[in-house]
Amino acid sequence: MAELDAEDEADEHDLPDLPNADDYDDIRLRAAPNPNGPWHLGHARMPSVIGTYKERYDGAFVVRFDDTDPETKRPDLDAYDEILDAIEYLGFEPDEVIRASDRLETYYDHARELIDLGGAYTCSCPQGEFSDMKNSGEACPHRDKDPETTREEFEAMMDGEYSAGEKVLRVKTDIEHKNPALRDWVAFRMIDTPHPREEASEYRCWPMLDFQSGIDDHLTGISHIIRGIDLQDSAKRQRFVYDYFDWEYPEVIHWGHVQVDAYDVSMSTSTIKEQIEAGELDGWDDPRAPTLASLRRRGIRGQAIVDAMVGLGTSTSNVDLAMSSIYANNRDMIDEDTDRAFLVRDGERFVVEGGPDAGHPPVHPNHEDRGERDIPVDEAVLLEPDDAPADGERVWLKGYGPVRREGDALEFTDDDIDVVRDGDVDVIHWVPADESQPLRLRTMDGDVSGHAEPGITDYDPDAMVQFERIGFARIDRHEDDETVAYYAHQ
RNA sequence: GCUCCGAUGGUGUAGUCCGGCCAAUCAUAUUGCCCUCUCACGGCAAUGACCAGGGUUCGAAUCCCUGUCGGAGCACCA
Repeated sequence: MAELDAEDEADEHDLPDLPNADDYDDIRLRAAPNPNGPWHLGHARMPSVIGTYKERYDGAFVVRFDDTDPETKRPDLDAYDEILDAIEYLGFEPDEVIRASDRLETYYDHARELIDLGGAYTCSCPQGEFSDMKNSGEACPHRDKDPETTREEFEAMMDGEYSAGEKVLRVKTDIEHKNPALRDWVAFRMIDTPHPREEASEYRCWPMLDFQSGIDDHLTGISHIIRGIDLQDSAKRQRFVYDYFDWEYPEVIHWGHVQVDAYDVSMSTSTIKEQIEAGELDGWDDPRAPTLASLRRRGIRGQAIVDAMVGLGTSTSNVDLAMSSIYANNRDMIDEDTDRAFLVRDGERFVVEGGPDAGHPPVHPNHEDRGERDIPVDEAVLLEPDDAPADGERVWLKGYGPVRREGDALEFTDDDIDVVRDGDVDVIHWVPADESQPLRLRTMDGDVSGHAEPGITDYDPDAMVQFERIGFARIDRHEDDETVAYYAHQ
């Protein structure tokens, strides 16, 4: 029975089981973002995966803002909430939200304890000199100072009595460790720039990621850490601290980098920020930006992203995410519910002679019960240049009927729909020339101008429509002179 | 230079721990056909992969070795 259940479980989930999950009473996972800007698409992977695990193991989802560098990776005060919004957009609700910059005293307490255990020493070696000694396996002269001296100097660090670069606290690991990356790493350093959060603005002695994160993971009861391969050595470094404190290190999963196709722009917070400042992008939700805010505005459901991210699994090799998989997920979720509409780009005007005064295409081809649209045809229509028939040729205006081009006019013919079924006549979309609604479609490749059928103004902002033969789009707003929509995907 | 890690079709993934059920799963992509008053949805079909070479074995995607390629760390960034 248990075996059967286990097999069913495995079939239902794309992600592998968490390692040694049975050894933990509570499965607790954390996302530890640096709030230095809104999230791009790649950031969605962590909440997608740990949120999925949380649901599967009935665990906890902790968001911990690792905002311990007020200078080089200076936090953006808006980003804290923007990141929480992004997580909500993806469909998850964190069980706990904490900020490292609120917890300095906790890190200090543990540093004191570590010093007393003989596991750390203050060091004033210039960076380069220490690096040289370390790389040749030599201890620096500060390594053997007694804990009392270190305590005094660390207290002075905490009191802000040193400037940046003058003093650090190092964890005493193994100066001859075969992996140079693990030798006596820095736990605390001085930063002159005040933290942007008022609550933390007085602190000058800041922990490095490996110390802060290691302490917090233990204190918050994290059972499984998921992080990138760039942090492969972190666990090894932190284990030295865990050993001093006699703590058990959580399970760790390392995954590779994600690259996303379909974007020309860089998937980097700082690069996007620069492009916005330079005016190359309108903002974080510019349709050309590879950000979650952008996808959201384009009408991509968070779940479509989550499913794609979960599908990537957690392997240590680098992976390429195909946007088409997000689009396929999204299309699958919205197609049945999304009304159809006509949009003609770069419309070419043709007078219509002899036909009825309106066209009535269905609201949704698979659901007759949803009714049909009513699109007036006064005297002329707009067609996309590529669709316009050659002189003498016929085309079927969808929901209206067959016409034959005669010069600049389209003459209604009495052809039966069989001419379409036989493949002789193409079905195309159209809009009335004079009563249509100007519409700007914002796409990844720039804005496209066109005219939509008049009924488009009935849709509230945030509604999705499928512009037939063009693709799905989200109605963003109706302005005085035009409607603005964001293109999602085909 | 030192230390780690990885390699299944265009993309992602299953299988690798415990070798045979794998002439390799599923999804996506592309192409073709069917359906259709959309180039959507749906249906059908096709395309396409175990990095290379040795070894162990009756048998290797799976175990071992070497090589190749790729990634990461050796920061007072996260």
